[in-house]
Amino acid sequence: MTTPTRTEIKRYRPQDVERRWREHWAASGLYRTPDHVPGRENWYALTMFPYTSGDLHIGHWFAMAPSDALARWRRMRGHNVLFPMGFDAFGLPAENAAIKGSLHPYDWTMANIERMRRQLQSMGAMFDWSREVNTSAPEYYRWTQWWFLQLYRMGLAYRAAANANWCSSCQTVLANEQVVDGRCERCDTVVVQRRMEQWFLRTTRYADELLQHDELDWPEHVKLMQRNWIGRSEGAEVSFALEQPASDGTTEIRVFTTRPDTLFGVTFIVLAPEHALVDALTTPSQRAAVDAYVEAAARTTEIERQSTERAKTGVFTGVYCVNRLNGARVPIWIADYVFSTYGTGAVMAVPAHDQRDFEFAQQYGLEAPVVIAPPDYDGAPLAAAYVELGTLVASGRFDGLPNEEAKRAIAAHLAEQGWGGPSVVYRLRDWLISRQRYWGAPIPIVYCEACGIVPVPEAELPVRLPYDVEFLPTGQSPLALSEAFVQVECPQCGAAARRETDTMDTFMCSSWYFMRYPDAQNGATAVARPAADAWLPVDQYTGGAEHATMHLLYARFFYKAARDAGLVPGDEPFTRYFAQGQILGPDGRRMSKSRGNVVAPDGQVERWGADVFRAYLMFLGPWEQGGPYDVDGIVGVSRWLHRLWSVAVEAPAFGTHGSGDVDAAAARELRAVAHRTLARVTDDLVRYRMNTYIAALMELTNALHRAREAGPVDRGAWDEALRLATLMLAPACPHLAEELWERRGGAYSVHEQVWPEPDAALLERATVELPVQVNGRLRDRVEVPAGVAEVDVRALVEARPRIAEQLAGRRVVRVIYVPDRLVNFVLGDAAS
RNA sequence: GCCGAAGUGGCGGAAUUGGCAGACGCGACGGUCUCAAACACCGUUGGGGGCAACCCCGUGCCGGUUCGAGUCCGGCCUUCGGCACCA
Repeated sequence: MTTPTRTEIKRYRPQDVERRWREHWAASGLYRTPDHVPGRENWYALTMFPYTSGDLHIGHWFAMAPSDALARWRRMRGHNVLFPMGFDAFGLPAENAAIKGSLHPYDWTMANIERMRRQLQSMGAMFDWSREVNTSAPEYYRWTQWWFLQLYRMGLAYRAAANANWCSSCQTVLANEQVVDGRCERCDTVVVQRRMEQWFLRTTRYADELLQHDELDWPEHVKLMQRNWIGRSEGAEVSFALEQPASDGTTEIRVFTTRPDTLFGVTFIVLAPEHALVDALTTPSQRAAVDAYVEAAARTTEIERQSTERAKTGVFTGVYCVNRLNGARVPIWIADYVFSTYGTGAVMAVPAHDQRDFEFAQQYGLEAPVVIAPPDYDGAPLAAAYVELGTLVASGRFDGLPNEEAKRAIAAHLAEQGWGGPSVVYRLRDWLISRQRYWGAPIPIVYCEACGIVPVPEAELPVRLPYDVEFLPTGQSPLALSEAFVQVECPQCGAAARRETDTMDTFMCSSWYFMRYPDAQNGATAVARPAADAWLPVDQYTGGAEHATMHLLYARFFYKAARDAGLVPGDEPFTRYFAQGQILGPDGRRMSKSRGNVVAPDGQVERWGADVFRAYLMFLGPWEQGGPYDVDGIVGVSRWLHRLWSVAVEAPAFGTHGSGDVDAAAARELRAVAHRTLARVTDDLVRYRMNTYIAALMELTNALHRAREAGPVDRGAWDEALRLATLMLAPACPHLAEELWERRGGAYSVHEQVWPEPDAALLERATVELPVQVNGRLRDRVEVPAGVAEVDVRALVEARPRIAEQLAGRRVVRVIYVPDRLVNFVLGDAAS
């Protein structure tokens, strides 16, 4: 195929322009980002890397193209901008594809990466491909394993037996964050609980710090989601003395409550069926009932268990404890409305002041004494729990205290007596990272009969994934079936030992990838401190808010651990974060193959060109909002760029200075339009308003077009306006801007030019069109000098026939004059 | 149930601090070029009334504040998102 030389191109042919410049950019290394450039500050712009599922989705374009525009704009503003790209390449889909037949996960993934890299390159983004990462490459996962070992050493990784969320379809356990409404986030299968030995990361250690968002320039709703997810509750821990020690010697039950003020209203204690003491407490006469209940609870799915509609059930253990505050004898029950994983797994029940306890008490005929008096309380039994504010009654020495005050007073009293005290608990659970699957980074641990849990020495990393394994969904990792993988010498004593066969959750890989880009090629460490100091933390992160309580939380946890290990600067990984919306199918529903509403980016690029497609995605609407992809609308953007091409390439008739055929005012106005656009656009980019950025450029193009059609144009003004238009276009449509820049004699590359400053003098308007209102209704418009005084405006306006007619015979009560904005005559009744 | 965000033409959307509602674009309608067409070009386009100049109505609903409300306040309705037997 022959490429036409550029003088032959009369018409805008995006495909030719784009191919030519992509090749040129690559050849000239325009997007290579050194760690330091004298005189330029570093700026780390990052958009979430894609999962290697096979094809670049339109959603990827929607996320990445505007991010690229912003990165380019930062570059023009004088920063040395790092804008890297890579692949999130481990994970279940690769393995599921292998199980279905055909390809090995490695081959499947590598083929996808090849395809997606090509698709990404068609975007014309300023990615520095020399820093590409692939999380499934040994050169990368070696360091994921290394991170695991650092966390282990810091006491942030531990192994424990626990009830884990098991997806029978994916044949693996899932983290809490990956269970949505009791179902597997990935395949919608109902999750069941399985008790297993698993590896956890101690995210809860940083719970309080993770709640600290004050320094972060993030969307409020994302911060809120994280706050809700972490779920900090303040209250008190209270110890209840067992009447008789349990069979294991335990003498107390500890509960967590947010309502220590209701402690005098406790009429029973409830343990979760899974509570460690249940077995040791239960009396022989209640044993059969309790065992049956515990067993039934174990069979209940989380969905059933968490349903609030279900009637409350429970069983008495046969045992009592004592409320130390008032000596009351309190029966201990078990019930599945109490969760073993929250607080102490036991609650003190106050039926009068907690709706759940109230329902339970009604069910089993338990007392509900009122200890916080509702207003005008007559002593009659309550119809529902009273949970509002009130004053304490029947609470001994605390009677008469407002209940909020009583919370503190009783908690303090408990602490004094050694019966408990103030306490804080979190909804957040530690992060379960074990996966019983093949396509992930092996957990670098060896189990030795003699030495126990032994970390693999760093020098022996990576623990490589063997290629030849059986992909049978057996419920244990395929690695367990590979004797060659499992059998190993203990690194400590040399005896025969076994490797851990589970792999890590892929969110491990993505929790630190942004730390790798600064030092992507380093074979000696994950990220060297100088590289980390050069780039971290990320200045601008963009990506979907669906990651609010997963990736974005995990990455923050990781970064804090990295900080504590002295590896990275600062406390937070992402200084600024912007959450773009989700792009939907033309029918307004989520794009999916099964719905048949998928719009392939490749097709759009082929038909319209990458620049048109990029600009259209930005133009669609507010970036944070997303919305349906309207296949027909893109033609408007295409028309715009063709028109801009025409305006830039086909010069107008130029007038000569002083000959009178060029109007000085028109020349000034053309320049002013360009500078006003520049001011608007700069503000739009600061505020991520990509849609109005594009709209402003369209308006400028229309103004240029009108000026050209209107007759002779001042050459200086024309050139200046067009120069600004090209520079402003560069972030959004990098190929076309480069082409127009070159055609108009600009030095390579437009992307290395400085973003211009608007000329303040041109932003001032000599005259303004002032709306004239009478009683708040628009009646006229009048052209006045900017900033003109009120008296002059009045004189001018009152002389206008339309206004004079309105004012005739009526009294002007007031005149509101907002300079350059509006004038409003407020009339009273008819004047005499 | 609790928390959060959003409701503007046929459609996507725009509108500093309260100050010309509907920028920009799609679609539609009319026209030009063309044998024909559009990924071309020009024009019209919130609704209603009027020959016209113009007038009235209009930003989810009801009320309020104000000279003036898409924007502020109170009360609802709808949609979307998060959390939810979390003590």
